Amino acid sequence: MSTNNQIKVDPRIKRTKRMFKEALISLLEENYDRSKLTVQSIADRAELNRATFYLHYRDIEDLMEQMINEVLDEMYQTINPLSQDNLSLGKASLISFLEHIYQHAGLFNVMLENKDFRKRVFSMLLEIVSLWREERKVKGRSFQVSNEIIASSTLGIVTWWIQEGTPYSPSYLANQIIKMV
Amino acid sequence: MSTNNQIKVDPRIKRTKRMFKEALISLLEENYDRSKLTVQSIADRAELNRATFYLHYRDIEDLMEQMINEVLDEMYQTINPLSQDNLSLGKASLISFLEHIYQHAGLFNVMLENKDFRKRVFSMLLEIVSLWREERKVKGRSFQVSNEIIASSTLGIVTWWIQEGTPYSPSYLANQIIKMV
DNA sequence: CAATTAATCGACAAAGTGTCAATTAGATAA
DNA sequence: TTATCTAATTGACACTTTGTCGATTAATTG
Repeated sequence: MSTNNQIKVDPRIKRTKRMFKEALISLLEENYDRSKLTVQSIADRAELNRATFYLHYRDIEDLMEQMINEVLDEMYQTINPLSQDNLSLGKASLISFLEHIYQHAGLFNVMLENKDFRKRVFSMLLEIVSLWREERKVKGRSFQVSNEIIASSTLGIVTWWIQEGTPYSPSYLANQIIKMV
Repeated sequence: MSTNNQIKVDPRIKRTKRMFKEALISLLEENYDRSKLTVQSIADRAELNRATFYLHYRDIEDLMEQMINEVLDEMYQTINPLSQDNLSLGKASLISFLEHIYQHAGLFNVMLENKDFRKRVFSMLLEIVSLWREERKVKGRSFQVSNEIIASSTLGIVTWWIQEGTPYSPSYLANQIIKMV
């Protein structure tokens, strides 16, 4: 699923791709006028040639997509419940999830505008919520509210939290979310 | 705040602007490739001349903005609690809000991708939630969870609901939301 | 060092943008 | 109905952006 499977990749390519990614992020983070977000502006910021961009990406969308895949792969490993052990797996996953976002708040604030990214974060949340509620055996109480509703409301909260500059700590927010369920 | 304040507006202008708006919506609703969404493609769909577009709008963003303003003005009137009377104002507003979205699901599904639109819908929800919780005097219980958290989670739920093709009825969803609080 | 391949550069056609003056056609009021 | 406004159309313009080339320079690896 990921790129970078053991095969050695030319350090020039690594560097170049990193430069383009950093360039795009920095432009997006400073609310760069979207209508002026051109391949040329990204190449300028990366201090690379415009033609080099097309050596690696089809267009700006493609660059964005690749970045999203990398970010999500990384996050998915972070919240992987196999890494945690005793205590509530669901809650632990939620806190890991929020902490990971907290560490990369700027990036996530930008990424969450992307519809595909939101969809995939939603899927992750759905997994976490299902896990947590299975443990709690809320199933016995016939699931008054569906997992989808919990997951989507959590995504709403996270979106707001990031946009407001992460006003609460990840663990406090996790508690607020859990309290709400 | 709105346009159209009593002054008679040339019917040709009304018609033309309506055509452009309908054209943009129809293109967006059929998931028209965003990178091919040009002024020309909108003018083609509207069966109007490209130059005519510039007679009314600065660019595509401007058209989008004007559409958002109209949709939000309309929605704001719909949920205006002054129009409702007895019973819980907050709950009535929430149901009106959801019903209005339900009636224009296709349009909202497209609009909710817009950051500015989301921000303004959030503000409306914050008003509704504040109103509802004031009535309930949840304040006495020291607001375990803030209004912002409720509003943002509601926005998350609504976004999911629309994206999934409004699987529940507005009143059922309103109950689920209220139950969660 | 030599072989390989990434990055740069200049150039190109194609498409999109925003604006314009001149013209056509529709709305409105006398 | 006719005369007057003014919206819409049309073709054209300079300009920007896109995506792709072949030729060249520079970095990596064995």
